[in-house]
Amino acid sequence: MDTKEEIMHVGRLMAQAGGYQALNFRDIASAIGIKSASIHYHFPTKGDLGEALANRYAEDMARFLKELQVKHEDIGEMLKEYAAIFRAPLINDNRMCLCGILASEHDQLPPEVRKAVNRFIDVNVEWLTDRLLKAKVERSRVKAERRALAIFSSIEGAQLIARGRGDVAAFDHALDAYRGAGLLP
Amino acid sequence: MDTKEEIMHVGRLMAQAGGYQALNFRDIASAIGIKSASIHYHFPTKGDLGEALANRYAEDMARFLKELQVKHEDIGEMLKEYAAIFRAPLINDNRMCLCGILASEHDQLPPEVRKAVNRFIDVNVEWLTDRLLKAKVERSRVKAERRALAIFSSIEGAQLIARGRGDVAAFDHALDAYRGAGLLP
DNA sequence: GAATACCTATCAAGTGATAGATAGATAGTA
DNA sequence: TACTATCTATCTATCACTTGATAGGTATTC
Repeated sequence: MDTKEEIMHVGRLMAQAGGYQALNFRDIASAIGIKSASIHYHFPTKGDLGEALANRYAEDMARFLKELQVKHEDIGEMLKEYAAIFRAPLINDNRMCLCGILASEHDQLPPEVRKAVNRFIDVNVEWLTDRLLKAKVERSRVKAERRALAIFSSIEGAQLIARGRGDVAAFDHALDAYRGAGLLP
Repeated sequence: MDTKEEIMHVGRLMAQAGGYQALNFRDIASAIGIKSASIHYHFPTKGDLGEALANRYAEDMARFLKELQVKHEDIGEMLKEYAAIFRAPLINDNRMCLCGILASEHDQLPPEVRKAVNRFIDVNVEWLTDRLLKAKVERSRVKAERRALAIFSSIEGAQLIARGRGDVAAFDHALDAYRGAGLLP
């Protein structure tokens, strides 16, 4: 892995743990054994790094979701694996979805990072919308979009609160309740 | 309003906008026309201030919820007004529920603030649990608790994502979808 | 005269950013 | 082939700014 990739790898983990504010050049540098000034060679400003991280995160998600939709016939199974993506960071040192934690820092983000966060939300909502339509859980596009946004929001919320409690079970119980109520197919 | 109350008032608004990290003595001080050092007289450390804010927030919520449950017969109406509490900060300069935004900063919080955040979550979940049981939406306490946590999480999530988009309508649509699906009675 | 509530002045730590140097690789040219 | 120029990737050193905190002074009030 070259330096730029290492910076992004460590940077993502840091941001998932502490948000944009906790992302700092010195810690990243020391984690990979270079000096903080060297990071500016790869990412001139912190905003550039944040933007790259959020964009990469959205791209990775898009790629993963494409795989997911060919892997499962049943939408219920598909969304179980979808939810598992958001469960993973919690058990990995109580981290969060990068874009969830960045969304909470909305006001402090440089515009380009904010845009990338919205791109991530769009990737998810659009994918969910298409799945709901395809599985005929919803018939109108507008309704499917709103349902998709609700599903995404509820999962992010479950993650946020489970993290606040430091208790993954809270995430699982919330997801069960979403399914039980019929919010999630 | 005395100075201590002013500090807490301004401090809460600041924290709701930018989180614990954005809470800073100098900005609070200049907003109310004193010097930052003077805040230490009322709150020796930043942790003390954060703790006081989160505790006060939980107390206010508890008081409000007590009023809410006597005001409404129908649980559906009651929870509509409940949801409106979380809508309010969004239209007030795209702010968040104090404890939602603090939860996202979990790792950076002093332990006493973290505890206060959990107290707020408990206040909400316990109240929702009792409402669900009383309205016989759920019969077992365990199920009611899980449903309550799910409702709370989903509302916090709707707020987080709506804020990320800077779009209150996203909150409204998510809440409509929660109701439509039957997650919210 | 003690307690209250503020002030001035200052510190130490952390952080993003920049300037300028350097070692090594690469490519163009005589 | 040998020389030279440029590029890449890093370093050292340093700056400017923000921020929480503290020491010690000063009115005002009880």
